[in-house]
Amino acid sequence: MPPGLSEDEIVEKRDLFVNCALKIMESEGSDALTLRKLATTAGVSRTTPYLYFKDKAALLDAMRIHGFNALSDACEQAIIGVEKHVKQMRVLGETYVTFAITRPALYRLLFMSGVDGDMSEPLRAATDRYNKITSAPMQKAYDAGIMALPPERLGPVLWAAIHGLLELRSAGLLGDDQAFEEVQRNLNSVLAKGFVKKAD
Amino acid sequence: MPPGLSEDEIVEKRDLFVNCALKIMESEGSDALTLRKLATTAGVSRTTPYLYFKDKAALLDAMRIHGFNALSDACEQAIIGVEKHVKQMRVLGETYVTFAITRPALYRLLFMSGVDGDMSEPLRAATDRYNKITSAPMQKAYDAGIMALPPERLGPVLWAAIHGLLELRSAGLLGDDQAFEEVQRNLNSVLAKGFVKKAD
DNA sequence: CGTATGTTATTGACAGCGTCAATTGACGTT
DNA sequence: AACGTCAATTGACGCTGTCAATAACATACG
Repeated sequence: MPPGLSEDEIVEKRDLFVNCALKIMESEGSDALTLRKLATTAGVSRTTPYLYFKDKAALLDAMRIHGFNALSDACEQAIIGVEKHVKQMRVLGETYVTFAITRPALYRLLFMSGVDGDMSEPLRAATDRYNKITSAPMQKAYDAGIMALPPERLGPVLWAAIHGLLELRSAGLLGDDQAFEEVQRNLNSVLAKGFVKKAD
Repeated sequence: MPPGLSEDEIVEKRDLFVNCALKIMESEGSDALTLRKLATTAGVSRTTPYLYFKDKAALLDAMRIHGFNALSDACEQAIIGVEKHVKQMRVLGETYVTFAITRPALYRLLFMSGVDGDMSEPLRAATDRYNKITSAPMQKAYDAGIMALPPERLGPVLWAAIHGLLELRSAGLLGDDQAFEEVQRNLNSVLAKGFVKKAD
C-alpha cells in the first residue's frame, strides 16, 4: 500500500496532504473536506491522494493522529515549569479546553466523531501518548496522597466531565461564554471537592 | 413546503418515513441512511421523501425530534411512583444512560452530531420539553434545601459528566462494561459529594 | 548517448449520492 | 365524460469516492 518512495519522502507528502486537509476542514467545515478538493487545493490531480492514503477513512485516521500529537505537544509545552502536580492537572485541563475552543473542527474529529471499527495501531499509539502525558500528574498526586483516586479511575471522570461540558457548550446549550465559564467553575469546584484529599 | 394533503395524513406519512429511517440507521449504521435507500425500503420511489422533507437535513431534524420525544416519554414513564426528588434525579440519569446504550445510533444523532446552524423551532421545542422534565426534580430538591445549586447550574454539570462518560465508553476508552460501571459509580459518588447538601 | 524499466501522476470511467424539473397518473368535481 | 389538481414517478445533473488504464518521468543499463 505505501508507494515505493523513500520512507522520508512518503511521510513528507503524507504530512503535506494532512496539513492541507486540516486547513480545509478548519476553514470550511468538515463537510467541505472532500478528496477532490484536497487534491486540487494541494495543486495535484484528483486521485493522487490515493497513492498515499488507502481511502478517505485512512486520511481521517492520519488527521486524527496529527491532532492527538498536536494536543500532546501543547500539553508538554504547557506544564514546563509547573511543579505542583495538582497545578499541572489544572494546566492540562485548560490546555484541553483551549484546544477544543480554538480548533473546534479538529477537536470534533478527535473526540466527537464515532470511530467505526477499532482504532488503527498508529492512532492507538497517539492516543496512548496523550493518555500517558495526562496521567502522569495524577499518578504523582495520588502517590503523594493528594488525590483520592488513582489515574485510571480519576482520569476518565475528569475527562468525561470536561468533555461533556465542552460539548454542551458547542451545542449552544450553555448560553454565552460568561455562562460557560461559570459552569466551568462549578464543575471545577465540585470535582475538587470530590477528589482532592488535602490542599497541595 | 408541506404538500396539500390533510394535516393528519401528512404527519402520518412523515412519521412513517421517520420510523423507517430510524430503523435503517439503527440497524445498518448512520452512513447507511441514504434518502434513496429510505425511499426503496419504504416501498416508494426515489424522490418521494422530498414531498415530505425539504432535504436530508430536514429528515434528520425530524428524526431528532422523534428521538427527544421518545427520551422524554421514557423519562416520564420512569419517574412514575418515585417520590423522593433525589431518587427521581437518579432514575432520570439511569434512563438517560439506558437510552444511550440501547439506542446508540439515535443517541449519537441527538447528542453527538454537530447541529450546523441554529435548531429549528420544533426541535427546540422538543429539547425544551426534555429540559423541563429533567429540571423539575432538581428544582424541587433545590427548593427543599437538598441541592446546593439550582437546576440551571446543576443540570449542565450533571449532563456534561454523564454525557462525557458515555462518550468515553462508546469510544472504548473505559474497557469492559464492568469498568464502565465502576467509573459510573465513581462519578456518582463524586457528584453526590459535591452537590447534595443533606441526605434525602 | 539512447533505450528499457519501474514507479509516480494523470485521465477516463462507474456507481451512488442529493436534488430539481418535467412527466405521469389517479381521483374528485362539474 | 372531460377537466383540473396534486401525489408520485421518472429523467437528468453535478458531485462524490474509487478503480483501471494511460501517460510522464526518472533512473539503470547496453
